[in-house]
Amino acid sequence: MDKNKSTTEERILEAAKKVFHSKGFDGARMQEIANEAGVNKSLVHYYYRNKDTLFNAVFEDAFGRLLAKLNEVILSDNTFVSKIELFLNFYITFLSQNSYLPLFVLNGLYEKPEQIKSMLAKKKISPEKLMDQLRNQVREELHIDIEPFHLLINILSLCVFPVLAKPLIMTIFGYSNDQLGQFYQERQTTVPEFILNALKGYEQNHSK
Amino acid sequence: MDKNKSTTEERILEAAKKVFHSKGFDGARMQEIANEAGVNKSLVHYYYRNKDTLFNAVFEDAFGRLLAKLNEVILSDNTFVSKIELFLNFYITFLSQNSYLPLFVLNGLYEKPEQIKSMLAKKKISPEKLMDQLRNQVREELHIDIEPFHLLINILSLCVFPVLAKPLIMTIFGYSNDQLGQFYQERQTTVPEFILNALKGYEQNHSK
DNA sequence: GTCTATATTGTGATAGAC
DNA sequence: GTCTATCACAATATAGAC
Repeated sequence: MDKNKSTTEERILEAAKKVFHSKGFDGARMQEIANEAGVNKSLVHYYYRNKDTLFNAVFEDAFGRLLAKLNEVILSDNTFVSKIELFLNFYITFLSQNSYLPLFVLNGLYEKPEQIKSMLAKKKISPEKLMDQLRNQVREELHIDIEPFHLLINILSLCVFPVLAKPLIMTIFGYSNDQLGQFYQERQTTVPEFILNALKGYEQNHSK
Repeated sequence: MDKNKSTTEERILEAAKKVFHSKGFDGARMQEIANEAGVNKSLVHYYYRNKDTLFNAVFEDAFGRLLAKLNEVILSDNTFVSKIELFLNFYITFLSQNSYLPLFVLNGLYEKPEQIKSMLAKKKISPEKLMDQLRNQVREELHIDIEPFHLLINILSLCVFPVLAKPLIMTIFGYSNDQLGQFYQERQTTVPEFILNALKGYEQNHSK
């Protein structure tokens, strides 16, 4: 499909993304990837020596995107609340399209924890720097001294989990696609408010 | 292993849990399950006709446990904060042991969304009832009128995601097993506080 | 109920012509 | 670079003896 667009190597990688994202490493078939790319199966081996190599390329692309976005947003010069909104917006719009991606990455992190370190180095991302930035910003804007790690995990939880749990939400609560979209839309305002209120309450309890 | 304890059928199911939980449906091998149970491979087929049937039994067990716990906690007669603490405690202690379980269930929900409805019926769980209970309790204890669905998802997010993201936390932030344990321990107090503060702030913004 | 043997199909990977 | 043909093995599943 789209045999003319871009190089063969690129088309194979795109096809591999599609298949690996939805089926995982064990569920994916080299034949299916070849079909999806519209090329012969041997060509997949020609460009990417074996299944492992191809999978690693796909995983690095996916994990790299998410890492880069997190890094970019936190290090930008927006306000604290704007950053949460930006991150939410990214997750809700981008990942609603690529809805298999977060679960794919999570699975990959369990299977290939070694790759995490090398990705951080390759993308020049420093977790410590992110935490410092978060701590300083909360101190300056909200005048609160917090442990940034819990806050970061809380933000990630509130942004990522509802996307991960999409099938749960749809089935248990009987949501249609439209209702789910509206729910995600509502979260664009409720989540920043939720986090900000939690922080302000923290201030009142600990500041005296 | 433990060839004497319990029936053969039970030992096969236990072995299947162990293998499916960590490797998923596609990654699991019937041979490995047989080895783990200490029985001949044919016996696995004798008791559970095929791989699908065996997987469904394992998935229903896992998903059923999580659903039952959520239902039990929310419908209990504890205070709102106690319920959050109970749920956190369950996730942190139980799932730190069975650390593959939440991701296993999440994957299963993507692959077999049909099973969700039948599990709810079988366990006699009503999502609507849970929501009503949550709404009423927050109104009575905190005097706040909220949309319970967002709150429920927020609670689930803050409890479940940090367990799911275990490898991410350990690798990115270089946590040891001990440090991770301490982090989870801290969340037993920080998360209920976080949620309560968020709700109180909501009250101040919307109650006038 | 439990075992051995085997049928059957699927799958990653390579050799070699063009 | 791209194709055909094929190897080598792995995996689910079943038949049938005991």
